[in-house]
Amino acid sequence: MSDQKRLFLVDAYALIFRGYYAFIKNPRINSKGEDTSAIMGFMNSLLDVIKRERPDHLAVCFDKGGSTDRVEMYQDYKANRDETPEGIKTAVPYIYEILKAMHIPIMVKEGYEADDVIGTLAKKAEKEGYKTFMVTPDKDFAQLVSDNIFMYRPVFGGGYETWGIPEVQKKFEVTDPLQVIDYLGMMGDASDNIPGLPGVGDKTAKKFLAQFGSMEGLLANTDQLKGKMKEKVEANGELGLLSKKLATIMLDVPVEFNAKDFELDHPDVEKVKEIFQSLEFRRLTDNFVKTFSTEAPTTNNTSTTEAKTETKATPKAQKSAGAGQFSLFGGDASSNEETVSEYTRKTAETSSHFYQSVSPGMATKLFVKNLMTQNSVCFDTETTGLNPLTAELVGIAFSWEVGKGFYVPFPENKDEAQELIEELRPFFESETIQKIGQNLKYDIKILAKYNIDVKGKLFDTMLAHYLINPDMRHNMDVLAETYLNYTPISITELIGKKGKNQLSMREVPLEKQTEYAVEDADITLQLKEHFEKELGEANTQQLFDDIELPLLRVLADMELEGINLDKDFLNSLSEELNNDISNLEKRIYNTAGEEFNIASPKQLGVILFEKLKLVDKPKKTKTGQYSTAEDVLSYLAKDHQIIRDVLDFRGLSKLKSTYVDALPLQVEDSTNRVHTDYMQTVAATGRLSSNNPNLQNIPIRTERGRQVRKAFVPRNEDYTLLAADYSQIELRIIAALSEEETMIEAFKNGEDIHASTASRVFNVPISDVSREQRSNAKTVNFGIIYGVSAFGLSNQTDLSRSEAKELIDTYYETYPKLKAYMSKQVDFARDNGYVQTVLGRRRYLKDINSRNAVVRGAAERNAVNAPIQGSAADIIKIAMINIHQKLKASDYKSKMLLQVHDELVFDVYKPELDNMKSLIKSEMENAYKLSVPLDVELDIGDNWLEAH
DNA sequence: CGGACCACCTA
DNA sequence: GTAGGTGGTCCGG
Repeated sequence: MSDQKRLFLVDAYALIFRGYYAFIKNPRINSKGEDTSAIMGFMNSLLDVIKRERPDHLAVCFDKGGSTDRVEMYQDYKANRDETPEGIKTAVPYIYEILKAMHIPIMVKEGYEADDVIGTLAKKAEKEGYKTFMVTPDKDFAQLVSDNIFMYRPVFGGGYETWGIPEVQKKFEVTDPLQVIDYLGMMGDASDNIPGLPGVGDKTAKKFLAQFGSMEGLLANTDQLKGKMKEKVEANGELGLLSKKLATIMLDVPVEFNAKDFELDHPDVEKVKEIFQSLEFRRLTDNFVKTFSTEAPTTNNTSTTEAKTETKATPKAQKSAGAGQFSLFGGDASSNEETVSEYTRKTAETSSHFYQSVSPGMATKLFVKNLMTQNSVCFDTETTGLNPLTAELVGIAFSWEVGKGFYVPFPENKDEAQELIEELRPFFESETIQKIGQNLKYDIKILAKYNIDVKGKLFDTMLAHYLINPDMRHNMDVLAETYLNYTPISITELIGKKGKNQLSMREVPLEKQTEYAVEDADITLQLKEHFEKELGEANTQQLFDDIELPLLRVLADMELEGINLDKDFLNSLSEELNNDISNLEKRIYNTAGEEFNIASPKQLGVILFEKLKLVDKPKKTKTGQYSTAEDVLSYLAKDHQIIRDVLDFRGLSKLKSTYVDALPLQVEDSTNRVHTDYMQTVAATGRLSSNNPNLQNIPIRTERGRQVRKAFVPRNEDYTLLAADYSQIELRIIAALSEEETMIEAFKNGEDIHASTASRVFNVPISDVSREQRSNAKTVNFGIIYGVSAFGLSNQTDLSRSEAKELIDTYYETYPKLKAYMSKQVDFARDNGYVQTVLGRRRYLKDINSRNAVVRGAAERNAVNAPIQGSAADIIKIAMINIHQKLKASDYKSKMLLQVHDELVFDVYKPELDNMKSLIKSEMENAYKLSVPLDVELDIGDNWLEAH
């Protein structure tokens, strides 16, 4: 290790951009609606560098006002760049503030780019005997690398690589780092808008450098080139030289290197903490405090003589050598504790893990005994697949202490597996031990197949996070990385990519199963501790305890129950459709004069608009194709049979492929029923979603489509299907929340709400409302819920834009409180960054104060819609929980099968029909008390179509 | 074979 | 204009 002084120069914007885009799919939004991705990304990198390297000299360099020299040279310099994203612009002042509080010098020079500042400083520092590390992902810096100047480059997936001369020689295939300038000049750089030589990319540039050594060398020897390349290079010599100049980092910026100014001082920890907390950086705050208030380790990781690629040291790397050295229980546990703390002290941010598998027999009995003494345990089942109806248990992991856990492997033999689970039954069925898990619905369904009923209080980390931040994704890997800064073993690492050669969990060696499974339980336990507090802060504990957790068990039951499907009926429907589709096909091919793929919008567009020229100026999609969307085509339908045929073809094909043919394939062999999977954590408003198959979008609007519903039938002839629908629930909610008396009265009097609205806005007696007036009123009523615009309304009706606008204005005059309510929601969102439902379910709207009117408009519509849609979701969830509870309590044979947002479908045992009718209607209508009565319509039938 | 894009099904 | 899911084509690794 050299004791030479080291200077770190951080390329601020490059790291800010990198941080911002790293979170782009999953931006960090705090409760004030601020996008803090860029700040967090940058601070993570900076702290990481400081922690790893403990530099004694450091500065952060910013651009200011761009490079005036380069713009003089080349007008278009960086002209291609998209405007800086808002999330980055707002981040910069915060970062300045944080850097000041950290006592880190900031280097900016008006009219120079950070590259130039860093380059100049690096060269000056080199003269004074420093080793300089340029912290940047930008490969342009490679031109500055020397014996004493290195690139310190973050790599994707974590960690850094150091580029010295050998690395640069290898990466760019050059002998001297200065040739990187020639390389960039030849190849160009789209993001900096350096033009480069036309037709020259990475490969050709490297070839030229090997052959001619430099741009000038190339231009002087173009006679050695041939063909098109010769012409192009000769014609663009000037451009090449200019590009080279643009790519050259300037070394004459008027900045001084005074070592004293760059010394890394101790930060104002309190100040930084304060800023971090105001930004709601919980983990970063901890991390920061840990880094700066403990004794810093003295080792330096970077070898300054030989550059090496480093990989990020995850806590995993620090695992104990083997679980065997620790025994399961009793006194030994304390020695574990000692080891842990000893270890923790040594490395500050790592934690060691004690994961152990439990052998059959006595060890298992002892383990269960210990398990039963706990108050709260996290568990995670490992199975042979993702379908709970067919998957078998491979093992169960348990953890009740951070960093520690046990794995109980399951035998393949079914009887033996059942014997083992019986030993664990007292735990799962204990009312007093809390069970923690990630996506417990899955584990509960698996255990139900082993006849285990999971009882007691639950805590599902996925559900908790859904309430804390509904817009994010909630899988464990994301949560672990976000909240624990931890990357779990990936499942593909264990069993391979899906498809060919994928292993079953059963085939994974026991040690690996243990590591993986217990890690999941351990992480979930840690996440629980994290989320527990946040639920309280978001005021959403009650929603968690009283709605989402109980609902999880309801959904598990519904999914296990499945629904009966008449396959034969669908098969005959498929034949009919086949016939009709091929007839349409023939007619279309005939008119088109050739055969083509009608299902390909690309091919269809060419036929309709180029060959048949049905329109003068065809509409294009954003990707430049002809648009053949439904609304475009139906416009032409009245004039062209082929258009009508195409639309029919599409409708029927969709029907056939998505429903008629797909549904029978989804029937589960073991139960002969269809089992959908309800997703409880995907819809940002609080609704459920359904997949595999989606039973929430079975056709109903067209005669042809709704036939599919005939295929959903009762369990057997002793049963009947019952569908219970909330009538106009969303309109009732908006009427109640806005306290709009006219509308409330209409609902109280049981009026036809759309006719009532029409009567008022068109000023005619309710008995004289025409069909068209009612229809337009209905459209506006729905439009209100979605956040209307005159544009949208006129698109959906026969009204012109101005007529639509007038209708909306009259509507607001008729229902003034409704309008006031909508503005109130938007204002609330602006002030608080979120809106909420009747039960306090929040939706955060980060764009509500955006300067971009389109973006802001969308957020404003969300502010109106989310509380309405979400409250309706809350209400039906309450009804489901209560109904489920009553069905269970009285041991009814009737079962709740499906939920379709405002409708519940039941398999009703005929002798229970009267009881069911009143129970369901009453529970649904009384699920939540509003100033508007809720109304539920019931229908029964021998299939889902009849029950409607 | 996975992802982007289009089209179309529901409340 | 809100909220979802699925299937088809097409393109690129």
